[in-house]
Amino acid sequence: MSLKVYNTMSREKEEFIPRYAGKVGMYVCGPTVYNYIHIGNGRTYLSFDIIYRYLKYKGYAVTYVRNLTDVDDKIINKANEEGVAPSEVAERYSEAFDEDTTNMRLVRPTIIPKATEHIKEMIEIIEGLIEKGLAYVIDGDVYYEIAKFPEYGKLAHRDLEDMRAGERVEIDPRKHHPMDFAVWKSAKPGEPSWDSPWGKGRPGWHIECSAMSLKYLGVTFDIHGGGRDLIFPHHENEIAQTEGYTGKKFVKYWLHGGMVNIGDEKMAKSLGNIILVRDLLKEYDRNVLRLLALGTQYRSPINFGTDKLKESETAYERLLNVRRRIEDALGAMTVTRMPEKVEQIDRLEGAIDEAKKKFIESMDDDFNTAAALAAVFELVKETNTFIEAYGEMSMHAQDILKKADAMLLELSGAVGLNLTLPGAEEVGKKLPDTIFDLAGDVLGSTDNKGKSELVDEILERRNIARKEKDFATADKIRNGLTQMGIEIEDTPLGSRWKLK
RNA sequence: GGCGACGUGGCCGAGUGGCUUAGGCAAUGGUCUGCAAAACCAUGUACACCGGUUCGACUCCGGUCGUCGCCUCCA
Repeated sequence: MSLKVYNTMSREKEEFIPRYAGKVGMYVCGPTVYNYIHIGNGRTYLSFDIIYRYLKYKGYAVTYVRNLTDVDDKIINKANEEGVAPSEVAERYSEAFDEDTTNMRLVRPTIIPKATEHIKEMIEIIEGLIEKGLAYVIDGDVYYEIAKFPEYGKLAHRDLEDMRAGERVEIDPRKHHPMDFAVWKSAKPGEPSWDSPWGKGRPGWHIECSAMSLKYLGVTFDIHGGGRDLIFPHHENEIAQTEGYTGKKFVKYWLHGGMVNIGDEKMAKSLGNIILVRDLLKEYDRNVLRLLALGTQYRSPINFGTDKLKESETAYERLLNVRRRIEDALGAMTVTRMPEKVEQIDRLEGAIDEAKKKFIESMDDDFNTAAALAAVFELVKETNTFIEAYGEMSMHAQDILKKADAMLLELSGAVGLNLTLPGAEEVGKKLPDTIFDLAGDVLGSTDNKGKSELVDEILERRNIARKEKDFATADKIRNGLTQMGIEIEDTPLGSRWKLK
């Protein structure tokens, strides 16, 4: 079982062979902290979170670096708009980024380096580039001379002649070639700046990733990732800088994630259709978001929409439901003196192995999460069927069911889905206070009981009414609970409830 | 203009030269239920169009049409 990844450089799926056996160095371009992240950003980080988790699941020791770009034109512009210091803007949105990614349940990278803390390293590289004749200085600016790097364009697969340089941006006539890019920018008054051999200034956008990846992951590390739109010019320029400086291959595998569209339009400020991660998380569970992302292979674009969220929400419910049913079945009394249903047991055991096999095969194929998810759902179905067909269970049957449950948790966990059922306390917090009124009506008193507990007791009262065929009372109670968003589920084993 | 991606059943979305019932959502039917709801189960013969290769193509090749992305703001 070997992992294959699609390498943007070769445009092919390649067998993944890390530089050092068992260890992976992975660098993902982080955000420029000038605003809250939107779901496009979110998807990219989510994709690499999934990749990271799966690599760990495969047993690799992964060093995961994701930087923060905390000095940049956009940050300066924002600071000027608000009349505050750029560092204040950077700090505010760095914190916000941290909150958002935590709320998305993203694993914290091993290292989160900041650009402003690596100026020295960047200057060192720039000096090296100048020495080698790969960069030139003009009035305190330093430009990379792409004509001196014959392989320029190899990642994006373009020839210099094919590109219409300057078509969308005015060309600086001082540059040797229109496509030459800044590695160091001289500071204008009031801008954040650092001392350098070329006067006060700040780094160009691309140089930070060269400097920080080199520092923390070394020459020729394994995986470099980011959104598709970073292929050119950002990653192309990183290659020119780093390989020009070290004379060695920069990265083994280039991985790029697909974009998020809103409906079928591009998400863009000019279209006013930007959706922020933090806004979305107010309405939808983070697992729902993750499930939505898992439904599409990471390189493909996603046309985002409310309908998709709703679908994912339902699908996520299905996953939680099977765990509820397992929990109930395991909680029920075991029956020892009954013949085992050999056929059912064999079938579920087979399904457990099959699910894991298919899951790994799919993920090994360039992280095909959609297919991997299908494997999980197949196990869900088999588990449900088992529970339905088996009825009362022997110890042995329960053991098999525990295995199925463990596998569901293992596989979903490998891609960061959390199928933990909320505990009574947690649910209680979400219940409205009107539950006390209903409890007062139905039970007579509320004592000092927790909200969750009260719901249990109310439901018990309803079941007594049902047994006595007092359906008027039973329905009244049901209506009361429904109004609070509590969904009742009557099963042969008893009544359950959950908060919608 | 250059480079690239894609066009799968109602929607989303995997996949393969001839056994995948992929999977999810929706829909329909059923089981369960006092009635419901929920839950669970069952059901879909789809691969843009035109040629070609082949014993056989949705899957390979060529062409046509269409959609989309990138070409120094961009995850």
